[in-house]
Amino acid sequence: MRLSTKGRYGLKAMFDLAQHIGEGPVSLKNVAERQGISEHYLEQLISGLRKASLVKSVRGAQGGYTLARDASKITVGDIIRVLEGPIAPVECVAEEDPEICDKADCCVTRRIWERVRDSIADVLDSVTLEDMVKDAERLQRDENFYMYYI
Amino acid sequence: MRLSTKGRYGLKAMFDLAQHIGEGPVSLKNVAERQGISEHYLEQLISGLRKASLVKSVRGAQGGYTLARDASKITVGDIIRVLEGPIAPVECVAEEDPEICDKADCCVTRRIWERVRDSIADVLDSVTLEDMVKDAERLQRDENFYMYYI
DNA sequence: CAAATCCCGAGTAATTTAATATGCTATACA
DNA sequence: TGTATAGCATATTAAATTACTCGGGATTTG
Repeated sequence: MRLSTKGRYGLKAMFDLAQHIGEGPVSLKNVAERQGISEHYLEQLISGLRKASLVKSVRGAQGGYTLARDASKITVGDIIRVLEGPIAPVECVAEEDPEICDKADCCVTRRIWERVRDSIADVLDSVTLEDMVKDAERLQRDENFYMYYI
Repeated sequence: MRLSTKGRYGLKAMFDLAQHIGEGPVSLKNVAERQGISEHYLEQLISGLRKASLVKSVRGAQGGYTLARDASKITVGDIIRVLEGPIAPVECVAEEDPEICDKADCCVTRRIWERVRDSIADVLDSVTLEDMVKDAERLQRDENFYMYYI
């Protein structure tokens, strides 16, 4: 039940882009450095995100990536589904094209996996990149507050 | 974000044992046949469940396995944790011994994985083997009802 | 033109998964 | 008492996945 680095790194990268909205395209080099990720590997991940129209790219020197739409319109679920595939603890309850198993109608365990799938999706779909940026800003403020009074 | 066959098979096996309470020990051969699982592989999985005191074994001819306690006292979460390890979409939010990452205090993505972890755990911990058996009985009744009236 | 940067496909080492294989020990029952 | 049954333990393995790396091309800016 682990997320691979694809999902983790990809979300970090998208969060990084969201934090630098309005500064023009952000190069992968910068994202990779700030987030501590291999640049080449990140290239592969962002390629998927571009094809899924979550980011836009600008080629050439001073090029880079920007979010393809407002940070409030991109959820963590959008990103994870691109990088990790449809949310599903087991094949037979995949969000798209679930693999039909012979006991689909009477399989009791299946109903549990459906509930797990839905609860994961609920969380991931309820958080936007904008939420994350605001969260980070608040954390930053709290930390400064804390440091000031100690 | 997929469960391995360990968790899936293991839950099926435990459910099978729960369905045959009161019939004496159930052999792995029977469980494996009914659930369509390799017997040898199942042996490995149930070994973990025995060490975790979720099942009791009876050796020798006519031996087999029984649940170590009442079906109402064994949750899906108990079983999955034994077979798949602590519930955690990423290492740094594992239920036990989370791997400390350097940005633990300010990592924004971490908070999301914590919420995912908790929502998965809530579902898995809320379902007992007894619930599953009752669920299966109800499904069986509904199916008979349906067949009778068509 | 040169440097920066995106873009694309191949290759690869390490790990995990899902078994299989072999051989033992314990017990019931004839 | 012997034999079939069934749990217990360890090793091996083929396939898949993961997490990269590498090399080279296409584009744009200065």
